[in-house]
Amino acid sequence: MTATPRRTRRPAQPAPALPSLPDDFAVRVIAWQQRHGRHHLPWQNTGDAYRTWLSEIMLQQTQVSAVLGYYARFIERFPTVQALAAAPADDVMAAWAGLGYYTRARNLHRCARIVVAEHGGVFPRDPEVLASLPGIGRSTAAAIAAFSYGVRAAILDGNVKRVFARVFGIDGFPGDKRVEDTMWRIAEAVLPPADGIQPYTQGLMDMGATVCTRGKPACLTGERACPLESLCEARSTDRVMALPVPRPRKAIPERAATLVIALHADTVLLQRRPQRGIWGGLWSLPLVGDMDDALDAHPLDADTVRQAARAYGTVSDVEAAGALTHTFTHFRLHMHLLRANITKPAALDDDWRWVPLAQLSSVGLPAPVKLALETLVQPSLV
DNA sequence: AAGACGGGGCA
DNA sequence: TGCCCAGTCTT
Repeated sequence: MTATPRRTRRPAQPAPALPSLPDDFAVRVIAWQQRHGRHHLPWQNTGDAYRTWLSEIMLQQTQVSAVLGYYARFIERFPTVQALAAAPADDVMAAWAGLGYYTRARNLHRCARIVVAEHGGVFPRDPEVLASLPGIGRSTAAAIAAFSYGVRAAILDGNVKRVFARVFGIDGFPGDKRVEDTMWRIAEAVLPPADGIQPYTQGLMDMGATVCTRGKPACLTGERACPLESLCEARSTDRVMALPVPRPRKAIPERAATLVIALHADTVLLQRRPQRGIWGGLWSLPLVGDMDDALDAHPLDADTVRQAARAYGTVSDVEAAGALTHTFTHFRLHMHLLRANITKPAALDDDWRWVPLAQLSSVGLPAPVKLALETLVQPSLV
């Protein structure tokens, strides 16, 4: 037969090549687990898929220490999947209260009812079937199948992603589809034979939680506790703290504004901001025009500013005085400043004040306005 | 004060 | 399909 294999569909982009993988990855994890892993968590080695499932759902967004008490109360209140399925939803929600992510509790209850109604009260052992149940995704399905039934299936939770990113030197945010796909392929490729799947899976989780931690990985604190250190790409290239690559910061909205430094003798003109909105009620340098989403609308030209400044008094000259950018929690403001020298101040209402430069520190100025005044008007104050 | 976290729901 | 969200805890 010489026919070339038919291909109905080609991947949009070729799958990236996997890094070369050590053949003893799983062996090291299992050996470490047996000596240093966690062996006495109440849901371990119960031989009860219900307990495994319950613990995995609780552990999805929650640390072991927080789960312990809830798990114990749940098992006492709902000892079997039948008991949970038969319970009123309110009872389940009440038992979950305080754990957070309450859709987990609703899905838990739905899942229990499906297992009882459609699977005879027995959790399926096929990870794909498990993953079709509410609240169980690919990683949780693998954990349940491995721990409950010894099924050879790969997990990929946040801890595992961190270990993989470091050991295999994977660049890119692990939440990115392509990066995650690569990690899934690695997870499948480094799996041990089925008889080691339980200590291996537990070991990966435990290493991520206790050795290869985000902030203080053992390899950098001088403990020689990590069994993967000698083959760790991040360790050998000194990128441990740089991996995994953090979620890309979503762009902060940016706005621009033109502010006037109106000077008369040794005083500067301030305007009280409206009570609502940015810098509400604080004194600010006067804005000409609005804060603007169109960044290139600023700075306004000198003639426009000169026109506006006529309200402040007789304008002798206007000149560019620099620019500053200030980042708030929710947006970034590009401030363009122009200096206007005023010879004869006009009468203004109480929302305006001519403030002696020497007294600026006693006025409630927004930090970026204060900075602008200090750096652009009186550098000596800085 | 901001980020981490697995799965579900929606554009 | 890919992106955003949730609720609490950690850093």
